[in-house]
Amino acid sequence: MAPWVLHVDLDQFIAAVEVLRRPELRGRPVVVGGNGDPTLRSVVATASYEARAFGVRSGMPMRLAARKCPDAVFLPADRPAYEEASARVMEVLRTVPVSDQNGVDVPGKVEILGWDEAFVGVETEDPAAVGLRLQQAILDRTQLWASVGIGDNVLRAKMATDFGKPRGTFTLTGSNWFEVVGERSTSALWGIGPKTAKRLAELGLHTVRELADADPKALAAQVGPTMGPRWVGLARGDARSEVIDSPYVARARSRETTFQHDLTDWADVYAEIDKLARHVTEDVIAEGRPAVRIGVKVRFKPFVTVTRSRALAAPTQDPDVIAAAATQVAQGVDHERPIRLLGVRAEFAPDSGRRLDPSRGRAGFGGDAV
DNA sequence: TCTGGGGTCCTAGGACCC
DNA sequence: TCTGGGGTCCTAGGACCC
Repeated sequence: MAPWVLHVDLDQFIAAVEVLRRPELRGRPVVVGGNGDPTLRSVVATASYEARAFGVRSGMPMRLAARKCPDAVFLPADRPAYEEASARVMEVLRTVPVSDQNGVDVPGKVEILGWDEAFVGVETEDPAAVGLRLQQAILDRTQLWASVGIGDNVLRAKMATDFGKPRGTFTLTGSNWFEVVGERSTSALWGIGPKTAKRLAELGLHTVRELADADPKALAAQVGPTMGPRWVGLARGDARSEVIDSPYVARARSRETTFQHDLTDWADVYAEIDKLARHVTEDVIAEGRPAVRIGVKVRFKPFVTVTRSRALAAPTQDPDVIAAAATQVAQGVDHERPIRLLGVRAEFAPDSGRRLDPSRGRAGFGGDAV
C-alpha cells in the first residue's frame, strides 16, 4: 500500500453553513462578515459563489462588498455555528474507514488546518476512490460539499485542492507538478504571498519553474540562509508526506478589537486594555498553561500598527497580574494619535505544551480560498 | 472603499556574557 | 588603549495563512 495525503477543503464553508439553516438563501449572493451590517468597520469572512460573481472576496471591507453587490444578503458571523459544523466534518474524517492495513479498512490520520480544511493521511492503492468516498461521506452526514486534493505530500495535496474546486478532486504529484504549476506565478505556492513573489520577481524569478531551477545557495545569499533554500524547495514541490495528528498546542492566545470610532481618550484605552487582558486570561486558563509574556498591539489612525511586549517576572494565570502587565506595556506607546484597534496577547513558554484538547482549532475564522 | 480577528514563523538589532 | 569574536536572549516588525 502506498502512502497518500488527501487535503479535504469545504466549499464556501461559512456561506454553506448559513444556507443550510436558511434554505431560502440558496442561489442568492450571501456575504458573511462582522455583525452583518455592511456600513460598519468590518471585512468579508466568506462570500457565496453567487456573491463572488459580483467581485466580492474574503478580506474585502464590507462597505466595498455592499457597493459591488447591493442585493446580497449580509449576515453576521456566527462562530459557534461554524465550530459545530466543523467538528461534525472532522468527526467524519476521523471515523470513515479509508486506509487499507493488511486487508482491513481503518480511518486515516487527520491533521486539522482550520475550520474548513484538514489533511488525511491514508495507505491505499486508489487515492482517488478514497477522496470520493470522503467527499460523499461528508455530504451524506453534514450536507456540506468538499473538494479533495490528492498528493504525494502535504504541499501538493493542499495545492491540488484549488484545481478540484468546487465539488471535485485533483491529483498533484511529482510526475505532473511542473506540467500543472510550472508556468504559474510563484505566488501560487502555499507560503509565498504577494510581497515575496514581488521580491523574487525582482531577482528574475517569476514562475514556479524559474524558482525551482534557482540555485538554493545563491538565493540564500540574497534572501537569507533559511528562506532561500525553503522557497526553492517549495517550488520543487518538496514537503513532508506524513500527516501529523498529534493535538495542536497553542504558542499564544490573543484578543483584539477594532473600534467603530477611534479612541482618543486614554481612560477609554486603558479600560479596553483591561477588558481584553481579562478575556485573554480566560483563554490562558482554558489552555491549562501559564502565560510567560504579555504583548499589546495598537493600530493608530491611518492603519499604522505597533506592538510592544514584556516578559513576565513569573509565569501566571492571574487576571490581575496579566491586566497590570498589559497596562504597563500599553503605557509605552504614543498617547497622541487616535487609536482604531487594541489587542492583548499572552504567550506560553515554548515546549510547555502537553496533552491538550484536540478540538481547539488552529486558525480563527477567516477567508476561505475559493 | 479604507482595510476583522486569530494564529504561526522568521529576521534583525541590541544587550549581555564569556 | 578604542580594541575581537561567538553565543544567546529579548524585543519589534514583517510576511503569510485561515
